[in-house]
Amino acid sequence: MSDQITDRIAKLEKIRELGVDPYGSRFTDVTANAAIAAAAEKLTIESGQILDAGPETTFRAAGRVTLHRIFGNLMFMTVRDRTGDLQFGLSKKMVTEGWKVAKLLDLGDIVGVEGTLGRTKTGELTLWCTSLTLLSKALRPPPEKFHGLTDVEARYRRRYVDLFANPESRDVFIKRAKIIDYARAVLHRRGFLEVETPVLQPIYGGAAARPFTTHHNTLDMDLFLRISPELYLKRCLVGGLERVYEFSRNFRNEGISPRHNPEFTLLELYQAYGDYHDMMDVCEDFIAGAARDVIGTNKIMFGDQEIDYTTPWPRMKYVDLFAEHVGFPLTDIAKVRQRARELKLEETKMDDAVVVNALFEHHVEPKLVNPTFVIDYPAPICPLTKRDPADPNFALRFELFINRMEIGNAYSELNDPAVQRETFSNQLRGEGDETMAVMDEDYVEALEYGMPPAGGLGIGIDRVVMLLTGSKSIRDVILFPLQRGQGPGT
RNA sequence: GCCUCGCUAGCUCAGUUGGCAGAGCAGCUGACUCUUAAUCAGCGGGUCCAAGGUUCGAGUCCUUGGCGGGGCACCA
Repeated sequence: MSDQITDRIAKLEKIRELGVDPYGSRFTDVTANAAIAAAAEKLTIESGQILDAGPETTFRAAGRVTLHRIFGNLMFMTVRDRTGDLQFGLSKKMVTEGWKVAKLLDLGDIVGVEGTLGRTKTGELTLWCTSLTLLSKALRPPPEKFHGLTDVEARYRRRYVDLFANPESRDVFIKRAKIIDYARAVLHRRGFLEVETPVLQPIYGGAAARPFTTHHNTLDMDLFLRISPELYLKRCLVGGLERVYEFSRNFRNEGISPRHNPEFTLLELYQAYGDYHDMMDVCEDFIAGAARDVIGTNKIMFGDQEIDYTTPWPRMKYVDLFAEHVGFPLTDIAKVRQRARELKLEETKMDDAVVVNALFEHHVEPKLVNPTFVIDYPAPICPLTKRDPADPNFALRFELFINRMEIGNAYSELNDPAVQRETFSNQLRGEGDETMAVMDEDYVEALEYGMPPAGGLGIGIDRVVMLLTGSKSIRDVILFPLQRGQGPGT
């Protein structure tokens, strides 16, 4: 055990000897630091002045001590709450009872105070305390006051420390919550209903991904953690709920990267009687709106790259982007396969459409920096999408790209049960052993009852938060990202 | 799974050619009633990720392993 912890335990015992509980309880009528600062803005306070106590000038406040400066019988401390930092002042004269406890305070302790506003000789807004209550003694020291906690592993494993030590980290998660609130507001305005569908699924579907498996003991039944809520949400359309959405935690048993976490959040929504054009409108409303209203600008830096969220966003055909950036039409399969061989792809194991899409990912996607809708995908890689009536080789699907990342994926939903049954049966080669085309007989039966034509959309919420907060890693926008070696089996 | 970089005090980091383990912050003691990364004086603090190996001698070199970052593969 470190000396610092030993010292703090000794102080805790001294505090108990003073008859004070070092782990306090309910502390009522607290005004947030930011609100206290806002209230002070309305008052005239001279430097060096402490105002007379009164309902406009006296506040109760609480938070964690992040800095302190002690001058014999005078103490300043910087106290942090969820809204920001505020300086508290304590003098032995003003807090006669609390002074003994104040001298035993450490950085990281959580305190509650009552005090009166004033300014120091240097003009700093200060809450001059008339009482001090220790609400929680910290036994472990906080990170270094200037650099905070910078060790990446420590920030993920002990996020609670990161959150109180690094305000910019806390701000990311506050913004994440506001972005999600904003999405809900957009959808409610459009008449959508929030629903919840199974995480434990007997058949996984709705995406191309390897699932996590688990087992229900009493039913003696193998189950999958969902890779997508899609097939259940579309059952809701059959049932007549017509406009539904879900913030879906999805689980995919695949690699981890700065853009991939094994569990991640997808906003998925379905709108009966609409199509994928309506879904483009929703994307723009949500993401450009959140940039404007949550972040406060439509031009946001991501690293060195400025991204312009100003709408409308370009809507480019897949076939045209392919020809432009690859250099020949996607229908020229000989050239497509030739190029794939040059890129050392195992093209002989892939169907044509899979090779085409591999070239698209290699040549086109890296060019898509500002928000771009790529529309009308080759039909064979779209098993859940309605075919274009004008050209059944293409499907009415778009993907939204921002900063080279796929952010959204949307279809005019396939609602012909016969076509759906057929696409479930035609497994594509080159898409891995376990693709989205797992036959879900109950889902096809649902379509046979009649599903209205609909637009459907999935948006990667973690990635949207990354973009809007300038976070380089998905782990910086997930509170507790998966880390190796924490369980009893390790 | 593969490649690569990293792991030194509570935190942030130095550590030369293989030759006594260092600094700042934090902590402890003392001074100090207007500081704000407070200041000044003094003091304490190490499983150098782990285990082997080479060597008279390893934080440093070698091997294996652990954990993490980045890249590839997979994928959204």
